[in-house]
Amino acid sequence: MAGRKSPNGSRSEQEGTPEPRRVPMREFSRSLPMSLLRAREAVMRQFRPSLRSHGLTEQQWRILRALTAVDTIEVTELARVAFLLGPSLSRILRDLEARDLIERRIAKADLRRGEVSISSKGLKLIEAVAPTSEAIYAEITHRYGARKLAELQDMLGELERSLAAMEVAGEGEVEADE
Amino acid sequence: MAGRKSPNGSRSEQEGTPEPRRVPMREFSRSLPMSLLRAREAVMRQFRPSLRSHGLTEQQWRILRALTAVDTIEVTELARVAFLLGPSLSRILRDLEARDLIERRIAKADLRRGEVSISSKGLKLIEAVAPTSEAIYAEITHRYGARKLAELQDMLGELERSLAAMEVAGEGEVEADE
DNA sequence: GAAATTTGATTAACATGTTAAGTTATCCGG
DNA sequence: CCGGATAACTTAACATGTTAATCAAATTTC
Repeated sequence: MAGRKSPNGSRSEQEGTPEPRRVPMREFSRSLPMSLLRAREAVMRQFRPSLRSHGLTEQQWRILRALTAVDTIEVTELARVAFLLGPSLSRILRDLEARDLIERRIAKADLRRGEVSISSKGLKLIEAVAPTSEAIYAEITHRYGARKLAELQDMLGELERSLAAMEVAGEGEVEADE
Repeated sequence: MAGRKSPNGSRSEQEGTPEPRRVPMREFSRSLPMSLLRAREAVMRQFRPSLRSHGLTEQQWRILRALTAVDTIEVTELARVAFLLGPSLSRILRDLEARDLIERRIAKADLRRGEVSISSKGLKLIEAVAPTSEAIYAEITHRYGARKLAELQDMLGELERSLAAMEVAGEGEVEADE
């Protein structure tokens, strides 16, 4: 009906029919990254409201959670366990410190390093949020099945390990020996 | 500077020993959200360099990929299939349009709706990136195992479905006793 | 032991995630 | 018709993801 519809001049398609382009790629919605993204979002959707009601984002929660497992921890190590990039962590720590949920000091032995620990206020917050989080986690486990959940985590872990080997293997794909 | 070290006044711990706090929660690094996050990151780490070398982010790629499967698509539907929130999509479409990778027009029947399609330039870009992406995907499949990969995706899909049921079920949990 | 390099952390700049508010266009009951 | 309610985006505002640059402190090298 309308004049020009088919913007792709190189295509021999006429207009009118919702013709899919022929780019031979995997069904998009079933790609592994999309599957993982959707699954994770489905999980986090359960937790976010509770965290938010306590004034915490997912990442802030991860950091505080990680801090409850140690006395003090260095920034780099914290980034590793909370799975955050340095810049993100820097910003969040600045905010958490301003809210008195954590405490920092500089390592005596190495003035470059920062040591972080949770404050008593932060600990109280964790203790306030934990029951709900645990309840949600229990509900998820129940709905999906504890057995299956454990299996899923095993498979995810193995996927990680499989890909870790690729990290460097593909580096020389262009150079061939550099 | 080096004066006080133990900031948590309520804790009876001395300093020196890396004593973990006692907050009875699941091992942090093995939580389902973390497992999914790490797995997805391990996967995307493989693709990002290639996408980046073509000037595309992961999300921009998702959008263009989704557009190759249709002639035109409405913004809301595109958000659904590319799994992006409206605001993110709005910004990205603005950018992609400015780069002439997509084309938009307003639906004649409903002036609120926008119809999006990929441009020939966008299509060429897809065709330039696709081979490398497919090769990476094939390598991942090979390393992890095609059988296992399919099984993993099935399990992720079932996890989604399990949690979809929770969405509304937990709504009234707060008003019951708060 | 001073210069060069490396390391730990932060800052900068840009893109996206997330929720809330705003805009314009449809729909709908009176 | 008309005005309120909805719907489809879009903007706004703030937080994080991501890469590059910066900066100070530690390590290595000559």
